[in-house]
Amino acid sequence: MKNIRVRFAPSPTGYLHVGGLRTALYNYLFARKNNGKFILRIEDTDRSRYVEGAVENLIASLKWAGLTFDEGPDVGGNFGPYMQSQRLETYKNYVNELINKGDAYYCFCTPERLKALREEQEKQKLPQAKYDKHCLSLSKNEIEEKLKNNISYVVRLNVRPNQKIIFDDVIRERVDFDSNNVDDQVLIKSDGFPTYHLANVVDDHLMEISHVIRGEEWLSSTPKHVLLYDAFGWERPRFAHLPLLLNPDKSKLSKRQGDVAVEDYRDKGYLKDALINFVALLGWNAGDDKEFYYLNELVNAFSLEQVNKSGAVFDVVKLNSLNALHIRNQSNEKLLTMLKSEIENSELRIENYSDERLLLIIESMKERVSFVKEFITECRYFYTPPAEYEQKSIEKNWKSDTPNQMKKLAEAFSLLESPSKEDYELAFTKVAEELNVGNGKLIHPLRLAVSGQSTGPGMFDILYILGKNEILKRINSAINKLK
RNA sequence: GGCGCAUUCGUCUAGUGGCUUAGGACGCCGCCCUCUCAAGGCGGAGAUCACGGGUUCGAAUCCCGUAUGCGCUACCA
Repeated sequence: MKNIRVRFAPSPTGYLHVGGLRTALYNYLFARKNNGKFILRIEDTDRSRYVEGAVENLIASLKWAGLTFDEGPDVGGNFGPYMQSQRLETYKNYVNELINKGDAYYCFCTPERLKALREEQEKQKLPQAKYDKHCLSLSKNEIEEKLKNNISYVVRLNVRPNQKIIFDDVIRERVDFDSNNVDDQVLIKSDGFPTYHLANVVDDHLMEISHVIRGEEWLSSTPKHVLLYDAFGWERPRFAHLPLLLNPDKSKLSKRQGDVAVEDYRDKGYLKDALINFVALLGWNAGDDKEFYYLNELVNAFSLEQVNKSGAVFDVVKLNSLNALHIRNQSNEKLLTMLKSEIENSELRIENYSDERLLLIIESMKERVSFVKEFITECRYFYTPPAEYEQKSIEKNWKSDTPNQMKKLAEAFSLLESPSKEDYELAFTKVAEELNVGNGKLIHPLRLAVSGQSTGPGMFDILYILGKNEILKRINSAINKLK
């Protein structure tokens, strides 16, 4: 088998789409699995869609996700340049070859004529709107004349009628088209830039791409690409068209129905491991029940043959659960780093929490959170005293004899000398016995007094983490505030 | 409209002719554990495998048709 070389070829429209991330991931996995090369190529042939900083952003998102490429605009390689806007001469040379062979031709038709043509075809209810090959019949002299007079032109692919265009797709197997349904696609635009169709074929060939792994939206234009490979006499790469990522209403995943940019998910607190894991499973499965993967495990397990054919709804609820799973499997040290940066970005940044303290919070909350920021939002009481108390819990747990009981607890705690978690528990049980009440009777109001909430880690963990002074203060202020 | 692709629980999926009373995960419900909430364990509801025809002793799995959905139909990618 020849060398495996695959590419991710996004156009720089501003950000990395999660669908693009999935495409990039599958390319990456396929390359790594087969000891191949993973190449980034920027398809910036549409000058009207140029966005400042988009390429840098794209690369940053890919790096964040951990998808490193072997060749690309910022890492170089032997097949560059990797920006299509820097390869204009190449495309021009190749298209000239096509013109000489009669597989492409100059077209001087104005946009107005094209528009009129389309409208006319529509009115006649022709099965499909296609260019009418009007300029194909121009004589050599006519063409030279127009060229000399600087008349604006494009170059079109000369599609021969009545041909079967058949190609194999790794995922969809055999696909066939009738050339009568293929339009004489523009190859070079009037601004001298190539269209995607020409540029991707020329580049994939020159960059020795072995497998074209891309979204299903390209399936319909693949016959044009196949025709180009054949016209040049080049070997066709293997094609693999990936199923689309869908909105909940099953339309193609779009901005209108939620976040689509990788950076949005990053900013919302999704772990890269979770996003990668999730997106990998949208359209691929190893054939077993395993659903928890790290990137390196995906490399081993992945195969193009196991990719599904139908689109997959991007379900954030499942992403959330995967994020929680990945947090639970993350080391406390890594979580600490993330929590600290979360604190830096909050109004808590002026406080100074020791790593030991934060580590204890992480340990106690790890199985209760889905996002790193919940190490703060779900347990604010670890950072600041409760500003208010959960009403429902007051009604349920704060009875007329509660203040007295709390006083007793506070007294008992105050006698403890740098207490451990167990010391608190011992002292607590003793008080409960003396008062002749069940543990639960005391624990719930204590929890309320200390945290203001009714949910959270074990009571004695909370006491230990907060420390003696703090809990004594809180018990007292609860007694005052809750009468 | 034309062309193409697809179609298994709400969602992601397993399944490649007999192992399937269609398995798992998320979500939902219940029970256990328990100081609460989670986590964990156990269990439940949830898919006549889009529909209709074939082929076969036997089909979710193969073939044909229909329906539906989606994609493409630009001098955008």
